[in-house]
Amino acid sequence: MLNKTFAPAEIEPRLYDGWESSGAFAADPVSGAAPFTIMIPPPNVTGSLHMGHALTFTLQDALIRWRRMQGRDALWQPGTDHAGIATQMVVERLLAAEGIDRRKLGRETFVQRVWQWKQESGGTITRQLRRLGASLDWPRERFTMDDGLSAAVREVFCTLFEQGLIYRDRRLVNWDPKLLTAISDLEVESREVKGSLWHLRYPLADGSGRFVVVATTRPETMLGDVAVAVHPEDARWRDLIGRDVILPLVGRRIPIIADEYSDPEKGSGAVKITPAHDFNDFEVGRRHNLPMPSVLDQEAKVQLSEIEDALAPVEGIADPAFVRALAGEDRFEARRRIVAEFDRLGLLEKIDAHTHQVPHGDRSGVPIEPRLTVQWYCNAAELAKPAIAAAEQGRTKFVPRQWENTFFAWMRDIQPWCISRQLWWGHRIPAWYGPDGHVFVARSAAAAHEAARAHYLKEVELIQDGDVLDTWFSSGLWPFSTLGWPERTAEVARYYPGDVLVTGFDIIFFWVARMMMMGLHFMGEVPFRDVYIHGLVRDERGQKMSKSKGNVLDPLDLIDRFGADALRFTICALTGPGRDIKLGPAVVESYRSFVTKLWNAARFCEMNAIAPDPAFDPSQATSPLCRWILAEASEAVAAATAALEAYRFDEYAATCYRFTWNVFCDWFLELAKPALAEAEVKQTAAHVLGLILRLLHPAMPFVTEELWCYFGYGPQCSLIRAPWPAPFGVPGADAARGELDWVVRLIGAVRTVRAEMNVPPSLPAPIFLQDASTDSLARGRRWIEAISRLARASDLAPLAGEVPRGSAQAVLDEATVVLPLAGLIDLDAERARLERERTKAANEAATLERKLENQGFVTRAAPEVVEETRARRESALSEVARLQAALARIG
RNA sequence: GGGCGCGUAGCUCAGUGGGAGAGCACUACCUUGACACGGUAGGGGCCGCUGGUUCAAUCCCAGCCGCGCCCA
Repeated sequence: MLNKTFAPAEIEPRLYDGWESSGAFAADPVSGAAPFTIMIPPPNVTGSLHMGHALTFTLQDALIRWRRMQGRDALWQPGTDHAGIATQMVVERLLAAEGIDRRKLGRETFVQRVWQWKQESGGTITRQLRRLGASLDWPRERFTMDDGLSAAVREVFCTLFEQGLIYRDRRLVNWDPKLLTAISDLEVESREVKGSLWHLRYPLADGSGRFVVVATTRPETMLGDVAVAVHPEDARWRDLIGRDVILPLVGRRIPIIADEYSDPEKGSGAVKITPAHDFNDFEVGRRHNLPMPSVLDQEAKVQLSEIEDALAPVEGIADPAFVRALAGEDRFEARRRIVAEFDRLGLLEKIDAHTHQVPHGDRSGVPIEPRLTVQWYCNAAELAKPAIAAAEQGRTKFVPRQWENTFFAWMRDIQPWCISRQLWWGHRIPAWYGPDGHVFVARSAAAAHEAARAHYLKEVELIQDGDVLDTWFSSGLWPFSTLGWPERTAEVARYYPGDVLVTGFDIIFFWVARMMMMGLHFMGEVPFRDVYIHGLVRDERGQKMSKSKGNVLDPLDLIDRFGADALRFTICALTGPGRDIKLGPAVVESYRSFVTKLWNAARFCEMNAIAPDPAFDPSQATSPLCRWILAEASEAVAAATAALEAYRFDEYAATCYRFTWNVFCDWFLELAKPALAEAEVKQTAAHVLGLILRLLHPAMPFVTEELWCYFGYGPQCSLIRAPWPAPFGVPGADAARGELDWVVRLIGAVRTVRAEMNVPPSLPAPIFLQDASTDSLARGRRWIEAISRLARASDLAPLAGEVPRGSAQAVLDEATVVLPLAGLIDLDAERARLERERTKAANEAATLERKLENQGFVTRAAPEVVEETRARRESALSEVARLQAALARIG
């Protein structure tokens, strides 16, 4: 006997182990079945399961389980990402707790420590994924730093280098002065900062005493100014173009140039140009061939090495001693002192409060410093072209479609991708330098040495580039590197391209775009056919979850409290297209009721000795009840399947929920209760329960698998690979539906009247049918038992003679349902109730009448719509007539 | 400023060119032998606003208001 309530914690680990150990999650490359592939978006190896993971992996697992049941050779490829900066930071923090600095440890030892950390703690998220029920093919688990994946990275880097698509360049890069590395555009987030706009006076060099006033948000960079730019059309400054100003503090002469970058509407209309510390100024510097001295070092402290020679004292304007004293100062302290010095010299015109967007490192949280360095770049614009074309041609489809706009917008304006990072943890760039700085890019050190010998015609010492690659560089190869590429494995041939990539919109640029570029370039084909983009998980109030707000929900806690099935079903039920989902414990708790309902329905079946019968053939069912529930079940199968095909997880969940609860439990089991002794009803119940278990398995794998085995639908842990049901034909389905629909409506009508008239449920009353057709009366006779049980009827009979005084009445098609309840009901209340009903019907009839009187409608609307409207009018009118008659009888 | 999306019952959200829906919440009644994580019944909506197209608009179009996100 099943327990009174379902206890998820007791069965989840057992079933998961059962699946995993039996190889139920495994893909089978030699099978004849069509493959179905989902590449997991590899979570950071430092990560632990959060609600965003729970969302994305529940959806992926639902898809993979569904396709597996459909007989596809399903591969859900697991793995984790080495997450360069994040992981390096984690280990550095651990070392710091021991009082150790990474630099003291040395690179090799440090990297060993990271690997050690990965061995010990890197498996957290993969263990947690098991709690969720995720059916990943674990023996195939990969890590982006594995040997094979590292070989893929080297192969790709070298090939792109040979093709001229990877190159070194000296240009401005987003520099993180805390992490001391370059980062890509995407790792920069702008934050609104309340700052100031300082208006500084730069005196003309002619000694005239005139000033040019420049407005700046970053006065500390003025040490590296090389020009002042004004708009060529700006009348205020036109006469000064070509003349020089003295750069205050520094004493250097710098020109006033004309450049359209200067916006006459902003500030004073004159801007200082610091090419080494501002992206726009860099472009201006290039256009005008200006020098580009850097005045901030890697930690964003003042450095003077590139301007020292130009320091010159100018009375009342520049004092080299002041500038020299700034050396080594932090940028913000330098700012403070420089502003103070301008003020002291009378060169500070004014300070305006100014709110502006300041770029910050998304990991470090500190303001990014544009910095002039040599880095490795990937020509993303070139690689993007085939990716754009593939999306345009629909070879990869975005679901929901609108996300392709986001993809296109970024891809069509893509910037050179800085791929080098000044970190120790990651894929070391396969480039070696000779004594003269000549670079040798090669797949191995040996190959580099060989190339060097050929170049120098002698043995030389080579030094490998110290940098590592952006983590997303290796992530971009994930759809094929995990399958063994560059080896030509059976897996590469079979599982590339994948069928669908499931991820959040925030990762379209970072990852989807890179996989598209790399996949097309190296595999000649898109990496996936569909990209399903889901929303974000928010708290009940729609707030983003964040540690600082304290509104973070832990999926493992929800699983502990309500079970993995409840959490998973909730996620499916809430996942509509293109919407964020709002999730709190209350909604998970309420969906747990559905898990319990299923459990109890199964328990009831068990009590009635319902057991699967493989010999049962639904097409041979004879009774209306069985035909009806089978037809409903077939419809649910079709709807659930269509919903999954369309990635409509909400509709899939709703279909299963409604069929299970509102059709199977509320009506079929209730109607079947006394008939459960009949073989056909038992068989049908078992058959439909089996369908329900299969339909729900992708969303609720544990409870369904438990019941499946318990009832003996199959051996232990076999539901996971049981065939997905297909819609099926049921003979006489329409007639069965007509009959059951009538029964349900009759019971509903009687219940409504009784409830509204406050008839005690414990008190049975007879039901009379007035003016009922012979069909209706026959139905009533056939269903007398169920009607008396569910509608508390003591009898059901045609009305002979007059309606008894003090009866309640309701209209059902051609018949009037009469409940003789003399003395039990308040006739005034009954009259009011009937009048309300009549008014409703009469309003309906009048609305339809007006419509039909409209010549435009009758002549121009579709004939079937007009016909339907006529039929509805007739039915409304006849209901009015019956209600009128009922009222007349009450008097 | 540009782009995308959203505004439907108290809440969360489906939906469709022709009869406004679900879940939860709420109210009343019911401890009936699967289930009180239950059953039965019920109340509740100018479908954001204003125009336009149409025989017909919650749905299509335009504008406006409000909210969110992304990019400058």
